[in-house]
Amino acid sequence: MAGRLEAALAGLNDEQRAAVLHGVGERAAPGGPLLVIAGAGAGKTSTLAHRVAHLLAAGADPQRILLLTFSRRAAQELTRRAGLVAARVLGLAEGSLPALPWAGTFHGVGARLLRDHAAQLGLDPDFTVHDRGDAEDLMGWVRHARGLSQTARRFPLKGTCLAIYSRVVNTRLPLAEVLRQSFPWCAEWQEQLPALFADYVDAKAQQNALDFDDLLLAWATMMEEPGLAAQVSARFDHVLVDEYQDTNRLQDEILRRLKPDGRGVTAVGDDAQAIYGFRGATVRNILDFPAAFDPPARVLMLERNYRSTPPILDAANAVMDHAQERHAKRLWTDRPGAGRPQLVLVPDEAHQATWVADRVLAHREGGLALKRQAVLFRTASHSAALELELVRRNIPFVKFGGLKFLEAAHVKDLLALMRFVHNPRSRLAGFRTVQLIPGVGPATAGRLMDAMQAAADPAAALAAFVPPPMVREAWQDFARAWQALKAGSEGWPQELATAIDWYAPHLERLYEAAPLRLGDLQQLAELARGYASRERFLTELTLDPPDATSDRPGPPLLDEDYLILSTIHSAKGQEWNSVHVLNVVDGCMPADVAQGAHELEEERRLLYVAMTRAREHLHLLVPQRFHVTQQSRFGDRHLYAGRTRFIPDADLVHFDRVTWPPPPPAVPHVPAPPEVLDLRQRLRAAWRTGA
DNA sequence: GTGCATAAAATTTTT
DNA sequence: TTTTATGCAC
Repeated sequence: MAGRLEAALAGLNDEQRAAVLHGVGERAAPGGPLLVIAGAGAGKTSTLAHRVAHLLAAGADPQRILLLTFSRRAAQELTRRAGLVAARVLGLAEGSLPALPWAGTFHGVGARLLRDHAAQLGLDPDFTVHDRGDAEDLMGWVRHARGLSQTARRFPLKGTCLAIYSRVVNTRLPLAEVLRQSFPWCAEWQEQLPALFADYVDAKAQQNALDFDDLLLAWATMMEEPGLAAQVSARFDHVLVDEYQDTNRLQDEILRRLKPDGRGVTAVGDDAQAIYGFRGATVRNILDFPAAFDPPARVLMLERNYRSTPPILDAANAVMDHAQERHAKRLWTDRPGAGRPQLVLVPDEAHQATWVADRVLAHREGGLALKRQAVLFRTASHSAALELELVRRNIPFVKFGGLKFLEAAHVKDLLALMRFVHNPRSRLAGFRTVQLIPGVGPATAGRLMDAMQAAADPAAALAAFVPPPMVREAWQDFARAWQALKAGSEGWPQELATAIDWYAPHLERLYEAAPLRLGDLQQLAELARGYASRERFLTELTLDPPDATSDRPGPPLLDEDYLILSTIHSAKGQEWNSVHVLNVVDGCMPADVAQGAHELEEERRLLYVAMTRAREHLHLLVPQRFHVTQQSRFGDRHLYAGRTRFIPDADLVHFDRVTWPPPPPAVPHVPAPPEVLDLRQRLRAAWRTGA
């Protein structure tokens, strides 16, 4: 086996190899803490995968390896690659890849641990997880119940309230500090907010629901209790955390309490790629990691880049050279490749779309599959013009990030019905569902939910409910459908069709573009086939919502070629041969909403992340007239913005500058021919009638 | 009590 | 442009 291990490690450089081999003792006994600072494209995923494989090969129990990643997608990729290496090292067939049951996001793992230990925590293990939409609705509910929707001066909206609450939880800062730092326009409500949040917490408890933040908060709280903490800690020998720069205080606390002495802990990240500050993540976690343990963690730096050509790396490094605070490191590469990245000046977004589509097709003519090209942007809505152009030219694409699929009203309606059936005490779901019936408003819905909450048998309470006479017929339709779904005789996922049958007429009555929306529901039904049961569907859809849309209906056609469109945030950890970055202008990168010093630094890192996704071709687009789209401001303004401030004049040497369309050649002056018509006289004559 | 019309306000990125 | 609160007619 030693030979096979050597073979597997042969492709790694010294630092990577050191990271793989660090502190793996006899029978994979865990060693001291390790921090790997891995620059963009430095083979981070590969190193992590090899380390996991090495642990497995050394005899570590896969059940006792906790692998915390940033997204489900990252967990799957890492598991897959670790499995491949491990199979090679262990000399196993590919079919018998060791599974890693504890690979997932902090939130996903938290949910599992909380269900496992629910009894000890006084939780019902069937708790439902509220996604952001649900959480906002519940916040809106308690906000209204407190009379805060009728204050003389307008109280912050439910979404803002939730954002404040979430930030307090995730950063573990006092409310006053959070308001001062991040929500200065809400500072006047500092008195009222704590009571609102207390109500919100109570409401969640009553409905046996946890929101995203609770998954972390409850986990961290569980780890404050020594007995429980010992039990949870004892489950794992090795804890590996990816993208550590994007963890927040709460996640850091969880990790520390899981392994106070740091034994068996590996953290991997890159402070230069920290882009989740808005979610409470703090770079301090990674900067302070080594000194948090005694003895301090070993630090390894992966600075050799295997991804990008030297000119691309030079340009990206130049952007980061202006950063305020960072681990000193500079990426280098000995990859061949010469072309400098392009800085493309176009008049407006329409030309930007045309140019990108042209280039994408040109690259494909040159043999570069669409899948190996990506278009990145700061905000999901920024790709709208390009999407139109791509559809017009029949270029297939898949878009990642900014997906509002689960937030669309009609999807929420249908999911509310399913959730209401599954958990009749969910006031949130029931309240929404029954108000779909014409003639049923908040009062009737409230009366029903009160009755069901009080009843021993909620289903019977629903059957016995007497609606206002006006709505009897529609009510009976609803009750029939509800009972049929509750009985579950059709099984999963067929029952979703029943739900859609009941809902479709309401959809047509309530919304425009009904066929389009109905199409979404069919897509949801298609998605549902991938889940084993209604319960799994509802839970996992919340924790792992679909993250991509394609331009054509139906599930993404995986064997077909398509262009990748992605927000920069969703592009994290990925790479493409050719990358276009849209709207590299001030007001967009940095976004005009990002004003504070910290925010500006994060925007800079965002541009860095975007640029370092490129292997060979990088194009930054600078439209001179930039249309401000809906989300950020009301109205239909556009602004004339310059190139991003992150690329000052001095750094232009790193780019090829292109202006498109090329400025028209100067028109030579042609001397005017002699006068053939007395225009003024003719125009005057028109008014000179007989008189 | 419900539902529609009107007016005012609204901050990007995601688990 | 979209969401949210309020006023008014059934």
